[in-house]
Amino acid sequence: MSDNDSGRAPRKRVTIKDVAKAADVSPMTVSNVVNGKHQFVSERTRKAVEREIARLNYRVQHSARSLRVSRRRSVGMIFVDESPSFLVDHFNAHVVAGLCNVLSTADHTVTVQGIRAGQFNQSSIIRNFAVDGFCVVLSGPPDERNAILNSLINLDQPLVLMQEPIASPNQETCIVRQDDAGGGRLLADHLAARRVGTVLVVVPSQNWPAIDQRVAGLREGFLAAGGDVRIDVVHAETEEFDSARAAVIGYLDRHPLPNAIVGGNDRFAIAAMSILLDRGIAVPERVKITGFNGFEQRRYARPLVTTVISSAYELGERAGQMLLTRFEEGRFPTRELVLPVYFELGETT
Amino acid sequence: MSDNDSGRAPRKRVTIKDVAKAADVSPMTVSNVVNGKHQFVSERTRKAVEREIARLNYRVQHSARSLRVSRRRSVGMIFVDESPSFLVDHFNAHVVAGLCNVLSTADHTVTVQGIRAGQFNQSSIIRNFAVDGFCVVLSGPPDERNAILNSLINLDQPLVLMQEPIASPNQETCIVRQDDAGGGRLLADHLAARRVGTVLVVVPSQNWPAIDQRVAGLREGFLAAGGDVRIDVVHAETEEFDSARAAVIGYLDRHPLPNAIVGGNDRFAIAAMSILLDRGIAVPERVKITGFNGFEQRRYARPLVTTVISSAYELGERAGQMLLTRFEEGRFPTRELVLPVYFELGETT
DNA sequence: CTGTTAGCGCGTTCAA
DNA sequence: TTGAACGCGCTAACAG
Repeated sequence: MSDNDSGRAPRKRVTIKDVAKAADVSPMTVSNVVNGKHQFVSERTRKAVEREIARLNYRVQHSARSLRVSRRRSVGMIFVDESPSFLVDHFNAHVVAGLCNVLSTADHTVTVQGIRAGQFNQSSIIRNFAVDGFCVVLSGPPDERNAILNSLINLDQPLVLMQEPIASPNQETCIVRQDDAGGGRLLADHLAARRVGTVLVVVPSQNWPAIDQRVAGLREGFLAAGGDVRIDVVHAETEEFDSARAAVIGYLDRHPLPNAIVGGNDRFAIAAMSILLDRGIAVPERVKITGFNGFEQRRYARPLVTTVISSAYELGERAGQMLLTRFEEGRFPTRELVLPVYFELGETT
Repeated sequence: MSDNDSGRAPRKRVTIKDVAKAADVSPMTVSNVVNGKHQFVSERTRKAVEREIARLNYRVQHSARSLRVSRRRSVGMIFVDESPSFLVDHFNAHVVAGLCNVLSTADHTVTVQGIRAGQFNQSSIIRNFAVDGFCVVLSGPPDERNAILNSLINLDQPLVLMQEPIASPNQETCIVRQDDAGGGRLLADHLAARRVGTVLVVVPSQNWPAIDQRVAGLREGFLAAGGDVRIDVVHAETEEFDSARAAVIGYLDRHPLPNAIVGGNDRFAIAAMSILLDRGIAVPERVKITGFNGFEQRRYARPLVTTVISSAYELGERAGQMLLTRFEEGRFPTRELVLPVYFELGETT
C-alpha cells in the first residue's frame, strides 16, 4: 500500500509546513500551489511541490482553511418530516441527488438531515451545521412551518425553501418549487373532460404544502370547468401504503363509489387502486385513478396510473445552482423559481 | 422577526469573546458553558452567559473548534454508483436514513456523495470531505472496487464498508453487511421445494457485491438441495425498470420459459413479472417469481412477490454505531458485522 | 470556580 | 516569485 505505514501509530497530520520543508519552499508557496494560484508559482517549483504533496499524502485541513476564509464550501439539506425514513420518499431522494450532483461539481459538499417538526427548536443539530447555506423542505401545519421558518431565518444564512407556496420573506431566502397547483388543474381538466362527477382525494395527514397546492389546483380546475363536482378528501394517518389503504377502505365503507380517486402522490393512488382491484371494481371503467409525481415506482402497478410528472431531481439541481450563485455573487439570481409539471396519461383514466 | 436587523449589512460574526465581554466573564467560561462543562461554572454565571448567548444569537464556529480539537463530528457517506440518482434506490435511501438518525442523535452530521467509479480517483471531492470517518457502498468490478478501496484506505480515516464480502483489511476499517448469500440460499430452498428445474436470474450489469452474493447463495442452495437445476443469468444494461424488462424479453425470445425468475432485487423481479403478465403467462402457476429486499414499493405490484427482506435501515444504524464507538473508544467494537435476512412469502411462488 | 496563555493549520498582507 | 508575521475562533493546560 503506501510506502511506510509499518506501525499503526496515528501518523501525525501532514501540514502545509511539512510539505514546504520537504520541497524546500515557504508554506505560502505550497498554499498557492494547492489553491491553483499558478500565477504566483514557477512551473518548476510547482512540480516539486506537487511531488511532495503526493509523496507525503498531504491533504488540506478544511477547518483551518474555513476558519481563515470563513467559507465552508458546504450546504445543509434539511427535511422536516415525521418519518425517520425521510429519504425513502422518491421526491426527497431525487432532490438530494440533484442537489449533491450540482454542488459537488462546484466542489461543495452536502450535509443531510431529517428532523421532526416537534424537535426542530429543541435540537441543536441545525445550529451545529457547519455550512454556508441551507436547502429545506418543510412540512407540517402552517403555524408550525412558520415557527421553523423563523428559526431558519434567524440562522442568518442563505436559505432555499423547496416547495413552499409563500413568497420569499427576505433577500437571504429564495423559493424553488414546482407548479403543483397547475398540476392539480391539469388533472381536473382531464377528469372533467371524462365527465367525472364525484372525486375522492386521498392525502397524508402530515401536512405537505405541495400536496395542499395540488388539491387546491384540483378544486380550482373543476370549478373552472363548470359542472358540479363533489370532492371529498380523506387523510391517511401516515405516509405508508397500508395507511392510505385504510383511509380509502374507511371512506368506501360509508360512501358510494366515487367516479375518480386522486392520490396526493402516486403511492396513494396505487394504494387506492389496489383496494378497487381487490374488490373487483374495474379501473378505469368504473373508477378513474390519478396520482402525482410520476417516478419510476409507478411502473410497478398495473394498470399504469395517469399522473402529473414532478421534476424533483431538477428542483434539487436548481436549488444547488441558486445557492452557488448566491455564494459567488452575493445574491440570489431570483427570489422565486417555479418549474412546470407535465400531465402524463396512463391507463387508469 | 429578530429585534434589530434593520439593515442588510452583513452583521459581523458573534464570537465567544463578544459573549464574554457582554457577560463580563472570560472567553474560557463561555466556552465551558457552551460545551456543557457545568462543573467548572457556577449556576449564576452560567445563566448570565446563556442569556447573552441567546441575546446576541451566538453560535459556535465549527471550523475554529474543529481546528482546535481536531474533531469534525461528521461522517461522509459515499455511494460509488453509476447512476446520478444514487439515492433513489431504496436500499441506499434506507442506509442513509439509518446512518443520519443514529449519528444526529450523537450530535454528528452526515455528508452524502454519489460518485461514479471512473471519476473516483480524479475527483478531489472525497479528499475534500471534512469528516472524521467514512461509510461507503462500493460497486463495480472487483479490480475497480479494489482500487477505490485502496484510495479510501489511504485517507487514513475510520472506514465502514457496507455490503462488502471481503474481510476487513485493517484496524481502521470495519465491514457492515447483511447475509445476502444466506438470502440466496433461502430462495433456492424455497424454489427447490417447489420442484423448479430451470431458473432465470435477472441482475443489473453494474456489479454490486451484494447481488453477486445473492446469486452465489442461490447456486449454492440449489446445489445443496440436490436436483439438477439449470440457472441462466441475464444482465440488464442499467438499473432501470425498462432495462430489466428488455433483458428479460431478450432472454425469452431465445429460450423456453423458465420455471422461475429470480430478480437481483424486487424491482427486477417486478419488471420480469410485468412481461409475463403482458403475455398472459400465469404467475405463479407457470412461472414463479422472487425478488430481494422487501421494501414497501414491492406492495405496488400484484401479485405480491416472494422476497427476502433486507434490513437496510438497520444496516445504516449499525454503521453509525460502529463509527461512533470508533470515535469514542479509539477502535471498532468488531471488524465485521453481519445482519440476518428474512424470507418473506408472497403470492408469486 | 475563573482567568491567562498559547497554538491548532491556513491564507492574507506586505515586504523583500 | 518567495518569505515572515499575524490572526481567524476556539479550547487544553495550567495558574490563581
